Amino acid sequence: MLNDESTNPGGEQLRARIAWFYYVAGLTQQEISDRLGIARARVNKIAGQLRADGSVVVDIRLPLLSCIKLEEQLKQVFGLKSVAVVPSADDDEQQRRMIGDAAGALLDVLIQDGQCISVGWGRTLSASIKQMRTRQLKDGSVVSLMGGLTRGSETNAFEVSTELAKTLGADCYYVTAPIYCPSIESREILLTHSGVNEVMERARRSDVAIVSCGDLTPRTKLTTIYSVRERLPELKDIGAIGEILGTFLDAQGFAVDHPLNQSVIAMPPADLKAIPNSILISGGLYKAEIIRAILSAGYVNCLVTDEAVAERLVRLAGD
Amino acid sequence: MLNDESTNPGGEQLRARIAWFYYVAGLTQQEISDRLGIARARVNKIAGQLRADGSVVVDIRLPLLSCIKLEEQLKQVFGLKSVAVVPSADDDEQQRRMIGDAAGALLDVLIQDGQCISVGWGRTLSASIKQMRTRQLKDGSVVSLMGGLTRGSETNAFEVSTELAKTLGADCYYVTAPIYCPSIESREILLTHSGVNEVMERARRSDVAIVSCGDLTPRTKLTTIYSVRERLPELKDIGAIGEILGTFLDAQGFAVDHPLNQSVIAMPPADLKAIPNSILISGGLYKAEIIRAILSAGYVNCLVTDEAVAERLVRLAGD
DNA sequence: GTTAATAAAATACAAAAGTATTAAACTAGA
DNA sequence: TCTAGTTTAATACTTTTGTATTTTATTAAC
Repeated sequence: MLNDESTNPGGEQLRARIAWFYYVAGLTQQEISDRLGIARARVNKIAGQLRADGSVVVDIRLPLLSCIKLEEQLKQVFGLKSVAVVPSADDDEQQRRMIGDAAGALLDVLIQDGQCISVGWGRTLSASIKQMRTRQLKDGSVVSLMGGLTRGSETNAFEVSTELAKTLGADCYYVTAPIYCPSIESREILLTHSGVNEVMERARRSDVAIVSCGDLTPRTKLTTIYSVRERLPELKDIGAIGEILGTFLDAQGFAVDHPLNQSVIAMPPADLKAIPNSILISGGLYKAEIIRAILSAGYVNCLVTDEAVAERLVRLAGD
Repeated sequence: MLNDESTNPGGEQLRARIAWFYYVAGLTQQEISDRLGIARARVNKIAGQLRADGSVVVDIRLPLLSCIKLEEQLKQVFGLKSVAVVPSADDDEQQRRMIGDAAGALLDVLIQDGQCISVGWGRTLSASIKQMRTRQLKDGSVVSLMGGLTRGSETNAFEVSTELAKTLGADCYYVTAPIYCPSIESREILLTHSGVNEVMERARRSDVAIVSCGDLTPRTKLTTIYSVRERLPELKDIGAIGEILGTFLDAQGFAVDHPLNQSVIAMPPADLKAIPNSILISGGLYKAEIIRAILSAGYVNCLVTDEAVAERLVRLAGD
């Protein structure tokens, strides 16, 4: 019936129509496929994608008292400006979706016209950015906080920065370098050339920094890089418990003395302290340690995490 | 596990947790019932309610080109300030859900601190208000535009105003009278007494008016009232095609000369013209006629409707 | 024009959601 | 303490959803 205009243009109009019918009107997938004259399997696939890619966003308008309480406690204990706590899930991807949902909402209000937003990378940040509302930031810019992976993926530095810039309608500056250099010397060469230093300087002057962190288990993306994985035992030996911006930290939040930390191409964590709004977005109980280290060191002033982590952070704070 | 605190308090915390797990994390209802230690059927029921009562709101972030085009055309043709067009559905309830979704979003940005919001009633308005975000309006007030039904229902004047006032965190003023008086004389008595006049005067000075409209078929709530239903033939005979604020209009948008129009307790449609923002929220092709009449008369300056109606309005405008 | 590659439709089936019914637990009032 | 009324759990069953497989169009390159 409405096929000429609705099903064809780029598939985008079809997606929009399915979004309305399925998520707002509540039609069954069968009804939608009948009306639009396409296979039900296709409706099913698209309906799934819409949620995953952030085209359909859900907003929970019921406060969870236990989470609100933890938010207040964390603000107090670590002197944070803003904290969001979401329920815990035992599956990592589910957890990322919930944290991303809350982080997206937080960033929506935090980011203003004329600001420069610096951003790390990882699956959690990728999920958060997908939940943000698209807008046209006046004089906004996005700048990468760290080098990327050679091998492309959705969660790579370039993709995450690009996605964020697109969402905000802002220009994007990339750290065109690998996250770890093969040697300390090659790092020097890269920094002095190729404009990497200029971009890092720009990141240092950003208004909002969005970062995640990793522990030393294979659950963290960074540890899947070969050059990191093979040195995990060394790192653990000298007291490292995780990383932020590719820099490995000990339990007090200090960078450990290790070649990897000397060869990393990223803003040093300590420089985050100079940025007005620095948000750590990270959840999962196995990351509680490194999150605690980062908060103790005062690298960030905003936090988005899950209930179980928040509980442990509050409990350990008594020590 | 988390039962003490999460399942008990008023059921509200349980609802919040289900909302997160089901709509954000994407757990199955079985997984949620296991984790929370309650029956799956209960999770199923609550998950359904959450959508229906506006605790979980979905936001479609894909523009429908055909609808945007119609919005622009309608603005032009009828000189409207703001128009929202959503896809059409053949089921009335689905249609109301979609229109309510769009209307809620429009009202969210339109309503400001310090404003007085006047509101009619009906199923469409009820659905719209449920989609609005709850907030604490500074010095805001809500006032009813018309009398209610004796028999209570979710879509009655008192319920709709109350709900809106609660959502906005505002005071509420009711028109404590039936929508139609048994006689013209009793109307006079009611108006001069019982503060109804004062409330109507307040409505006249409101900043935003939210209204719906009805046609003369049984699909419209108003026509199910006995006193209206039995006089439908008369109304049709003298050219009435529908109503706004309980006042029956002809195709040009003028109030018809009929006892019902003399006994109605509501603000006259013409007074809407003096209100800075007046929003007509109504969809369904069978209402196209009356919507057209209202727009032609210039009673409102904002419109939320569906695609099929919008198309017809634009097409008929050529005549 | 033929062919490989891709996308969509058709089909079938297992998992999950929705719904009704009955049994059990709980609550408020006598 | 009992009883009527209400809420929740347990169960069974139907519809809808998610997914894999095969077949049929469509497209692009040769």
